[in-house]
Amino acid sequence: MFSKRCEYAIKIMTFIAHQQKKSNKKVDVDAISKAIDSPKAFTAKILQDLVKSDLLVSTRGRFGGFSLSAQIDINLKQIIEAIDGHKLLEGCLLGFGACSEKNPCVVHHQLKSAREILKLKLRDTNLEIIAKRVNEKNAYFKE
Amino acid sequence: MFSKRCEYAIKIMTFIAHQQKKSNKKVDVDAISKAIDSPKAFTAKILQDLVKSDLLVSTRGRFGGFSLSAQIDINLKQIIEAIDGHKLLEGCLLGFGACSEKNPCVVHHQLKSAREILKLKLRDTNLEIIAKRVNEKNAYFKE
DNA sequence: TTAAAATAAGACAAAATTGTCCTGATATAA
DNA sequence: TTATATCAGGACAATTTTGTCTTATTTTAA
Ligand code: FES
Ligand code: FES
Repeated sequence: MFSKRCEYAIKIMTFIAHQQKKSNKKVDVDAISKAIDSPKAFTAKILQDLVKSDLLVSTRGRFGGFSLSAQIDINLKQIIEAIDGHKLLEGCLLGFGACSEKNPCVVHHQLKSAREILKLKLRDTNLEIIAKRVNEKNAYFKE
Repeated sequence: MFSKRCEYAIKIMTFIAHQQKKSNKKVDVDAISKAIDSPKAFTAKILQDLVKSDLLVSTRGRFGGFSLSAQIDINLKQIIEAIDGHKLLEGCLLGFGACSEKNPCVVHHQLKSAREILKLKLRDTNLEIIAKRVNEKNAYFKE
């Protein structure tokens, strides 16, 4: 469903949200990649993308790190689109140039509503909700 | 969402269903790859997988080709699982070894219902439904 | 001022996915 | 029997995605 980069991005964002709720300190790459069990250098690349998309703010130098740009009020849809673009949620599921009512692919009408619901769920899930689940030990960053 | 192979597989199956509804003749790779606009040799590979999964029956030699194994009563979920396996519909969305209630990833509870609905839609959509749409010029194999 | 701790960025490498080509096997019609 | 049209399958190639390494830059504390 999601690319590996997108999977990591979601974990990154939720982990930072969770950390900031506890201490409000910046979080560095090393702590992130350990917490979510991801390759460090690759994680750093994804962090750069999240900064470019304005979902994160980075601070260089000693005691630097990453923090949320809009404290907690960022949803999963924003994260997914920042990393994987609009293909998953707006593009044609069978690879047509564009998803359209005028030239629908063979699954268009059948899967339209399911994708709408997925989109709604993604939009309705912000970092606050997930950070809460993590605090309640009802969701985890790694196995 | 789906792999390229899976995208082609869906088009392949729906095209064969559509052709058989019209003429009940076997369909060959060349006709398929032209109709769905896919690379011929790659399409042949996917056809072999669909035969191995018992969704299609192949006939070698002159006037050979492919036909549905269970006339029309094959659904999208079967096709997707034949090609992409159980990862998309049953695996963890964030790459954990398994999707589980006991060790849920950070999106597990949030996206569970959306995925259930997707699964239902896929199971409820069989080739008959799509072939009908195609006949009514309400769905297409290529742009 | 210097050392240390952090991000930024580009080049490179490995792995997975997608796609091609060639040869062999099989069935049918003439 | 032979030519032809078809699927089967393996080796290979190209592309994309994932992941690594190295060096530069920035910031702060001592
Ligand atoms: S999903 Fe294919 S055209 Fe809309
Ligand atoms: S989707 Fe990740 S554990 Fe269920």
